[in-house]
Amino acid sequence: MLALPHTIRHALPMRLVTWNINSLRLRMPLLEKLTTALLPDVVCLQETKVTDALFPLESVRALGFEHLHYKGMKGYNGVAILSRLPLSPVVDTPTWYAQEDCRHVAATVHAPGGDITLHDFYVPAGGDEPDPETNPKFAHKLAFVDEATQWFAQQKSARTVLVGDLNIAPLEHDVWNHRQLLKIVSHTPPETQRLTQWQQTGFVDAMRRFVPPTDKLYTWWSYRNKDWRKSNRGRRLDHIWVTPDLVPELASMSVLEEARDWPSPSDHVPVVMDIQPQS
DNA sequence: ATGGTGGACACTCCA
Repeated sequence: MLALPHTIRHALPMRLVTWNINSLRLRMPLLEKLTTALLPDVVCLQETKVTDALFPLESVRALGFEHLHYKGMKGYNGVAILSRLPLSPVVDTPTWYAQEDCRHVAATVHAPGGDITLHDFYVPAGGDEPDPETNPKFAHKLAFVDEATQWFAQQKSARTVLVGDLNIAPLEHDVWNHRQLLKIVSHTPPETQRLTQWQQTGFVDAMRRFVPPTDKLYTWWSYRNKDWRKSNRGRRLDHIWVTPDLVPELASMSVLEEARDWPSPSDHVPVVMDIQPQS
């Protein structure tokens, strides 16, 4: 038998992925590709577009995710937490905007380094016209973020991670052209100010701990550009926020841009975060 | 200036 060095064994990092997959059933092969390549411990999906009754349970379990918490509806929206680590679903979450449209699930992940509470969000996209008076989708988006802000302001959050497609690119370099996108839904001041308020209820922008705000950082490229990489008109719509107590545990982050070139890709790419418990 | 692409579902919604 090998002699182990007389040191405290370090807990392995927890690898977390967030990804707007834009139809789970259509892109099961891509979820398998992601899982094989990266061996994530926890995957948070948005836009699963599948009812709970039709959720591809056995295929997801076969990838090693035995612990699941998901909420879906027919055709639209839908969120899912897939985990190799045990989960305790959080059940007392609000019904946002007085309608259950499957945009939020939460669970406690029983990770080796300690429990982590995880929130998975899909914020309404908000339509085209950035005017809440004329565009009910934009009004919904603003109200959703306001409600989330109020709810998290009342929570005492520790060891909490909030991820998802928040459909807002808050910083100047979260979009390919700041001045041009100030009038485009996802980067208008009413949205970016609200997202900042929400974040300030107790979270840190974990992705920007790894890439300074002066550098461009995108997670989404429209299907409508012929050559997404050449035009590179991206936006950072997907986010990972953590409570300050987890900042020392943030070990690495990557945006899996190559996934935008996978066969029949989502228009969003996965964001990967390794969380390394302190020894 | 406007339409460009893609998914779901059932002919039109949503992103």
